[in-house]
Amino acid sequence: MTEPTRPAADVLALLGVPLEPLRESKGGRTREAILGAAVALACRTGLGGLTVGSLATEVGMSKSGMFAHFGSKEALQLAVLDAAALEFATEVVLPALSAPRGEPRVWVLVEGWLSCGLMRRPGGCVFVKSSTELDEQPGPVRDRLRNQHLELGRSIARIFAGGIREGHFRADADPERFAGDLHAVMLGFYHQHRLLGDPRAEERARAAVTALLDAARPPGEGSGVRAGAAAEAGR
Amino acid sequence: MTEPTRPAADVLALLGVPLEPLRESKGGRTREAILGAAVALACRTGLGGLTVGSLATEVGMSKSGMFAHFGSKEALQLAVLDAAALEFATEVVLPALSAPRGEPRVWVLVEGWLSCGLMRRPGGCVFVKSSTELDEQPGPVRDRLRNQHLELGRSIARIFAGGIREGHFRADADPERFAGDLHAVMLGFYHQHRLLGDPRAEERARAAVTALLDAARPPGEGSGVRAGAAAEAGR
DNA sequence: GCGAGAATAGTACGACCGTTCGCACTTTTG
DNA sequence: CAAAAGTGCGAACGGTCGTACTATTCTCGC
Repeated sequence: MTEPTRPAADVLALLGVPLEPLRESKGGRTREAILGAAVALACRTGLGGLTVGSLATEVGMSKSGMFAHFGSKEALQLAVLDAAALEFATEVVLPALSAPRGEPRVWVLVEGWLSCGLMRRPGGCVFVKSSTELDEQPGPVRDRLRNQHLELGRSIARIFAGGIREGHFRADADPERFAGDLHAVMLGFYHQHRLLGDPRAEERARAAVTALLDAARPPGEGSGVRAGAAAEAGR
Repeated sequence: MTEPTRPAADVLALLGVPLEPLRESKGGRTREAILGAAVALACRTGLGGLTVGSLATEVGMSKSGMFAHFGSKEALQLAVLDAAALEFATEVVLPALSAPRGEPRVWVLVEGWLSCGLMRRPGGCVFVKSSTELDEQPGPVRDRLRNQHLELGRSIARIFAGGIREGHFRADADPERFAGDLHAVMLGFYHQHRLLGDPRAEERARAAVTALLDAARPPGEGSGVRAGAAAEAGR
């Protein structure tokens, strides 16, 4: 995995990803390294289960060294959320935004999301894990996670609305509802894949999305382009 | 909340709920009381966040008193899972099983499930929380949770299959796929309701289930009975 | 009403938690 | 090149974790 070049700032801002100064000093680099390990660790244990001690041993530093970079555990959790959001935005949302508008763009998003959940690092997804952890335990971390989810929902709705303008979907279709439905499909996929270990989870998720899109299609049109080529070209 | 009478043993066994001897001695009663508090606590903190100390203060006993009833934390977690499954089975699944077969039975299940997620004790659902906690951390607790989820899926599939036999749904509809799709809708509902606090979550979940059922209906039939009366009579 | 055994309290333990502080070492800056 | 700032370590703190052992209190069949 090569060092990913940072996408254009305005696009990221559109996705609600805050971009800290990105200092290129010594400390800035190790901070980045710590964050990478922290995201991977949080994927396995959740944001609450992410302990300073385990993170320190993971990166081969002392606990106190962590506090030199992040003042508190809460600040570390916030930084982890932002780093994970940056990753998700660059690897899933941005490729979709550079695909042709309308249904192909939806499919690139779905395929990127699926492969993110499938072949990803062990432990799963920070966002899914911390969503259920924090859902009723108020505080800055919960608020940040909530805002990120809302922003993701808005992005999905925008992508779907583009499909309406292209004529791929009915004019009276509800983009927000589609965003919620798609998110539900992905949650179900995650659950079936991770906990139940069902090998048909991926195929079923695609079928569910297809059903969602079919229901949103203008009357009298068959199943639309599955956009396999577009999905491949998008990454 | 009155003491719920225990349902017929064979029905519970069908749902995969183990039924321990249910001793009526002093210790048996306090064990039941502890389990009730433990389930409520686990709903707020998850199975992993459920600590022996906090549970002890919650029920007004000492930590060592807990270990007299449950030998270890793991045994406590297993007991909590079983108690929660018993609750879910009696309050959601069983009422559905006594509703008229077919689509009305599906709707009683959905309504019970929704109200379970809505007006329930603070903190949410143990199963959702522990699903994401344990999904990749092997052990007896994870196995039990997995089996409970599989059993729930089978129950949903059976209920849907009954709708096929009644002629409410297409003969070539896939009950297992419906079970997965319904679960996904409920997960999405939970997420929208708990984390995002969206007041439209409930209405959207009903719309999603309606879409699921419409897609499964035999061709040439309009939207089926919404079964409002049946849903009310079922509880 | 008494004695056996269950039920619960008390205490102690080692491990790890998040956090702080003081001190070395290195990098950047003037 | 010296000073200032940044970077990381080691030790220690008060707490809480799960668990073990030993007492004490209570219940209940006889």
